[in-house]
Amino acid sequence: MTNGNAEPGEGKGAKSTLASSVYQQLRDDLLRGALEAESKLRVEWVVSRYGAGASPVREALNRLAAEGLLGRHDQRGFFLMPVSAVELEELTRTRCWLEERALRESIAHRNAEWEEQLVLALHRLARAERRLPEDPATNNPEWEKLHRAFHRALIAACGSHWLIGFCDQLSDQASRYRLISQNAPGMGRDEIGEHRVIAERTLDGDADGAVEALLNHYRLTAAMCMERFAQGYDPKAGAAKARRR
Amino acid sequence: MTNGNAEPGEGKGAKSTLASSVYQQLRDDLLRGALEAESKLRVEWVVSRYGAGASPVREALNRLAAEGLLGRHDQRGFFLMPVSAVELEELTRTRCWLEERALRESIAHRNAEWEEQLVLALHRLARAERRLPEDPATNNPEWEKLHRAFHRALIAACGSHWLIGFCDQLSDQASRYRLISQNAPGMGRDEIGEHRVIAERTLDGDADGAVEALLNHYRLTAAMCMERFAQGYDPKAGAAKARRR
DNA sequence: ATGAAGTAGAATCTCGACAAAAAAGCTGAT
DNA sequence: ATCAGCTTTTTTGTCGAGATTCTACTTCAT
Repeated sequence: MTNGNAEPGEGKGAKSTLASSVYQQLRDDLLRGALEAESKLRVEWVVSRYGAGASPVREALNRLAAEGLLGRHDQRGFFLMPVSAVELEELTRTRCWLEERALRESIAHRNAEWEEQLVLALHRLARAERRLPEDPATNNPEWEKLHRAFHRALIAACGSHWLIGFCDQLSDQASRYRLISQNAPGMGRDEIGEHRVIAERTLDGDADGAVEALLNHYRLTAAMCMERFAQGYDPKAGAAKARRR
Repeated sequence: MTNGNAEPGEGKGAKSTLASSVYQQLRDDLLRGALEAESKLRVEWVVSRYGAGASPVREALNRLAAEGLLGRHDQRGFFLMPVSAVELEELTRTRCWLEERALRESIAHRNAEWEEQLVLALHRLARAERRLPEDPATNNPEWEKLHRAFHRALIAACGSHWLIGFCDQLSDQASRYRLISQNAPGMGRDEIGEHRVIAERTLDGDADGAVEALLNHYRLTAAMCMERFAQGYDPKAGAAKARRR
């Protein structure tokens, strides 16, 4: 299943290598929280799932491990990076540090082009459906994409592709946590409103206000994930720290 | 990222895989600026240089590319990341942002263990020779290691392994620039003194003072590199934008 | 029972050869 | 001379088999 062989029509017209194709698919599945059952990732399993030889699969796994989405032990293969409450806290804290700096720099160096891209990203996000129309229980992958695009547009003018890359990396991790914990449905949260406030204050040049709104946005999301974590997550994979009595 | 792996066995006794061995050696050579002549990195060349098959070499190259030390284009192989003045400026700026945050957090959460590790790192750095005794023209690799260890010890208590990893990554890049431009010999610069001031203010809990000293330290180094760059570096390898597709 | 040593099975990692693609070289017409 | 189009050469990316290492299980002695 899901054995979308490397058809020439996949995604864009660019001729990708098999390793890149596996990398992309596996990364999507990881961020989607689609395979959090087992901690270990046998290469043979990946091979049979994505339909590629061992060599390209290993290359893809090496990339993902270098990015921090997977772990690796020499002679012992690859494994899914464990999730835990303390990790989520640390992740959120780091993310707030970096995104605050990035947003302030972006606002300081704002220009017309960047502002237009931001309102565009907000508009697209507002138009998208939060959940899948046919199945309101699961998230809409398209919305996830646009959500990422919006937060990326916010910091796009910060003037450092390094910082943008780091924020992307942390965004990936946060995505994984959000979708693993099956982000609760709304619960009276005005998602689009939060994003709109962030964008408005940013466009107004109100750096302090924008940062405050952005950080609260992240912290609220993290808190909701944490809730689901504490009650519902089964730490059989070994993510548990010292939670038993 | 996750480059500064503290645990997996590079030290001794642990049997590493060939891919990891090539990764380590090639990374050292990159940071040493030992092979900046040609922009392209043919895998056959790497194979014959480090004596390993194509598969482990490709895995190592994939890791380095994911870390940002190499570049990669599908179906077109790997290449050394080009260096340029604007890149150096952007790198330094980003580094100052992240290291300032990391140092402030470290100072805020300081404890006895961390302080002791810091004075230890400073002591070892002060004892090491800046240049090689037998050949005072080239840098001492041992000193480079201790230098990195010192700056790492400074931020070790910041409470985020993510932030530490990012700083390590930027430190790698900075190392590369410093050693490519054959960091000028002293020129009246009191290197150990600068580090001592940083450590003293840090241990005193003087966050503002420590940050000021640290950032000046980085900016001065960058400025000296930039000088060498502007006059002596031959941009044939591609300081300019690389050709598309 | 408990624990240590040894063995069978499974997984990782590596090598060499092959296929696919890109770069370089060549011919010939404008 | 120049450039398009074809051929040759080089390089990348992929596959399948085999060697090495880890893991789980059995056996035996304390």
